[in-house]
Amino acid sequence: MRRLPLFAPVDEETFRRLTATAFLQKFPAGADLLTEGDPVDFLYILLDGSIELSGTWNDKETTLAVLGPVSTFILAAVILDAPATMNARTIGWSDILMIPGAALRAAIEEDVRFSSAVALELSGCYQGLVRAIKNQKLRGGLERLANYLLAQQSRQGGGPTLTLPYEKRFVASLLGMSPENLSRAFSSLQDYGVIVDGPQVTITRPAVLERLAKPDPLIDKHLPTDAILISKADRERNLQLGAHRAAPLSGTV
Amino acid sequence: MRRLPLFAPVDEETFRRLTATAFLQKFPAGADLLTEGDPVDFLYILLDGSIELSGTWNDKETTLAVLGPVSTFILAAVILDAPATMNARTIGWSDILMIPGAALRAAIEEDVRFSSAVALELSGCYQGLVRAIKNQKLRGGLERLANYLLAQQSRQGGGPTLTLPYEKRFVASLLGMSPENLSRAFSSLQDYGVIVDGPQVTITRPAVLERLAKPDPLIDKHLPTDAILISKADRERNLQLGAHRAAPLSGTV
DNA sequence: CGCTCGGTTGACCTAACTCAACTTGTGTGG
DNA sequence: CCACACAAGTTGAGTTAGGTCAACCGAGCG
Repeated sequence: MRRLPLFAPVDEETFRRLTATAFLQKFPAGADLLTEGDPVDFLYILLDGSIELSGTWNDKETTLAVLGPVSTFILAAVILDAPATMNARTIGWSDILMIPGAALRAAIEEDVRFSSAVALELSGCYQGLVRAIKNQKLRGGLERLANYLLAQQSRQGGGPTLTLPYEKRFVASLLGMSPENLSRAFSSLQDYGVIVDGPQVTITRPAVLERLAKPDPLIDKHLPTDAILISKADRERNLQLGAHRAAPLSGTV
Repeated sequence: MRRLPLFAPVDEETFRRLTATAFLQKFPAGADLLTEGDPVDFLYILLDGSIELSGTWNDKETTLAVLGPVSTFILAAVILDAPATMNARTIGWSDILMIPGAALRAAIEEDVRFSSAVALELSGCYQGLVRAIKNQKLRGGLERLANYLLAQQSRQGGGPTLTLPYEKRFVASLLGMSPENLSRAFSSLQDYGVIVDGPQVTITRPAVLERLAKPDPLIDKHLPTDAILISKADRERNLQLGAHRAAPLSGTV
């Protein structure tokens, strides 16, 4: 925990106060961590697993981001002590560190080192959102997918073949398209030397794919943690999550 | 300046240091304040006028936000000392306060009161972006316009008739649609009791319009400064801005 | 007087969503 | 061990929101 950039520079004293009330919890896949409009009592830090942030209005839902370890989320809402502006749900089993909001806000007002670390972290989140919006609005679906594949490739060591980190439907959500559309996009990419076999994707002609993708450092910035991307298409959601909702949240310190 | 929430709580000492190197400048309409990828040397604070933030990729441009007074912008980039992720251009004559980035970063590291004010400000910007994305992705053009009109109405005192603060094309950009589309949207709104006469818009049946708009506090939060919205449609931009580019920047202290 | 620019209107086009059918792989109960 | 059920993914056909292009109008201005 001390190794997180958010806490690394912090005073020993405030660190102790923050951790005193913090705890670690494991969540199963599909657990709803919070819902729009809820008061936000904790800052969440995703240590392992992945989580999806979404927004809803008028029975439609859209994915705002999919996070991987290590990421903080809803920092802004905690600082403002405002209701959550998004829903958070685990995608796979996730280890999450939870820090009470009151302690966090107190620490911000007392320790310069902490509050400037928070400012840096927030700035990073902000820039991530901006990148996500640009990715979403300036590129078409094919281009988004191409860039995503290139990003995954470099993150997984640069070899010609990569493994999709989630099920395809989550990738679709992440890229702002319907699963059907993702499927079609993949088959369109055959023309650019992309071969898909289940979750394995191999890029046979990187140069060609890159000419399509036109990656841009201002959009595809080397992601410090994991993809903080935008998107997903409007979709009616029938809230048939009963099974998941009821899933017991096995807690641990 | 002391009355800005960002500086109100700050130490007299750091306030002096910040203002020592700061200056105020007037810009004409259409002035490019900064361009994507530029190093960011100043924090900008818009005191009067309005400015448009946009992003580009592959010769397409999209409006990310339109700000009114009083708003800070590119705070995140200044804090990270990173290249700008968006373009900024004045829409009308604008008074802008500029604070050197180095001084600002120094102040953050030294004065808790300032760095926690920065954290609050950044959180607000972040939430604004999130709202903008939800507005953009979950609502259709008609709904966005309807909500925009209602928001303007309440900001202008609640009377049945309101005045559009910018030319319609900027409103279109702000709402993420082409000017043509905005025009059509306005005429569709006739069915909901909206009468348009140049920049004057009167809402004859608020209840009807509201049933269409379904305003939501999580999206249409009472904006502290001015609209921080998203959008604009992809558009080829032929960079025929010569006239504006060349416009002299009449500087003043 | 005629230019330009913002706005409007109409015809057309395209990306992306929806719905529905079909395939395949995986796990469960008989 | 097999049959069935279910979920993910794919494929195809139809729909739609929204953008593009082009023509047109009216106001301001040299």
